[in-house]
Amino acid sequence: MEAKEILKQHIAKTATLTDEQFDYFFSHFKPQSYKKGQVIITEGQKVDHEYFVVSGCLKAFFINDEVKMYILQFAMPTWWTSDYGALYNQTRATINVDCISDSEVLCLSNQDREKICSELHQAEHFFRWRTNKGYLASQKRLLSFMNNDTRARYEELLALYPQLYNLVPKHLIAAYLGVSRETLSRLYNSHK
Amino acid sequence: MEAKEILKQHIAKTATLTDEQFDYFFSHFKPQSYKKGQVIITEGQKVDHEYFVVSGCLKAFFINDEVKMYILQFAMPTWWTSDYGALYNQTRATINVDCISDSEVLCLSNQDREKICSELHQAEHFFRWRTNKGYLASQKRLLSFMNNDTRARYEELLALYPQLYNLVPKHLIAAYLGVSRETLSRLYNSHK
DNA sequence: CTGCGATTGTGATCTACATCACGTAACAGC
DNA sequence: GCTGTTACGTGATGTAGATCACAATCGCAG
Repeated sequence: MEAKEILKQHIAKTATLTDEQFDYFFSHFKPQSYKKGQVIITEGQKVDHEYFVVSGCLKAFFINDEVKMYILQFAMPTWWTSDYGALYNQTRATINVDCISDSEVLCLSNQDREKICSELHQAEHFFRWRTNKGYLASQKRLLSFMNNDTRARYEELLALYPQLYNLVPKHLIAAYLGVSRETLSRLYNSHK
Repeated sequence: MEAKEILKQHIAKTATLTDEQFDYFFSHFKPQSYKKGQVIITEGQKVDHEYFVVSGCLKAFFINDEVKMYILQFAMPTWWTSDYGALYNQTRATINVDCISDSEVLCLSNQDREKICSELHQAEHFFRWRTNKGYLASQKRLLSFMNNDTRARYEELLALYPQLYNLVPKHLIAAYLGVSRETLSRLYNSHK
């Protein structure tokens, strides 16, 4: 299935657009291919776009002063990602986005999103729901962080994304869980 | 300043409504007063409304199996709160909301929100931005959780809400930071 | 004023996880 | 096919914060 159709079905779940409206909506997106390891957003740079993942897998991550990495999100197909703080507030990026595997994405500029949101009520509706879903996921993860220990969070993650275990190196999973790679290693080797 | 005016100025920051449109928008809200300690949302119950805080202070919190409390949000004036997961998905509440001090709120039902969002494009626009702000705040807190130690998070919290230190009991601040009240106590008594 | 629950401080132990250190295996580029 | 880089396992040790235990104080209801 091609990118346009994937996006169309994704949108259709929450918003009602005629074919013409969707074509117009879609005309604001720019398809793009990236290779494994390629960087899409770099800390300190301007951020102009958000990205809808068609295939592959991206990661959005933060690097702290001690050069430790924390992964905010693994962006799988039909997920959206960007440095939304920088994008919405027109400030420099504080987080990075790059490719875990070869990926195809659809890019949408901040300006175009606001334009289609004001032109198409249903587009605004879609983006409200998408953001809402992200908000709920973030809340849930925060709670999990406070409430569960590392092992429980590890099992939660694998239940949510079974593919991830084989797709991404373990130290990235550790960086998502917020533990050291050593602890993660001990954790799943003592599995029961 | 009365409730209506506070909401009006709050909305005006992100959406453009005529006076008539705002009057219509406002007509869906129901003012409500609560006493300190009163419960607004209880785990396991249905959730029909979200709440805009006019005065006072609410807290949204989760209780785990070991009866430990984790505070998701202190809701101060002009903040919104609810169990959004339960509200949007029409499921039973998993979190609780109650009053830290006497409070006045404006209630909006899930149904009415969706109604005015579909009737007024600008209302949809407002709620998209509000949710977006919440999403960004949640992301930021998640990062802070992974990156900073307790002391740094404590100082971050006090910088963000200086009033909180005197307004709420310390064990609630501990429950927000995700540490034991003992640790928090030692922390600020060894303050430098 | 009085008494009792809620709030807070502080010491003693225990534990999950970080950090450091080192070794092996897999893999990519030349 | 080599060779360096990245991924991964595992031991030893250190530490932040949990947990338990108890004492002191505050604040409100009667």
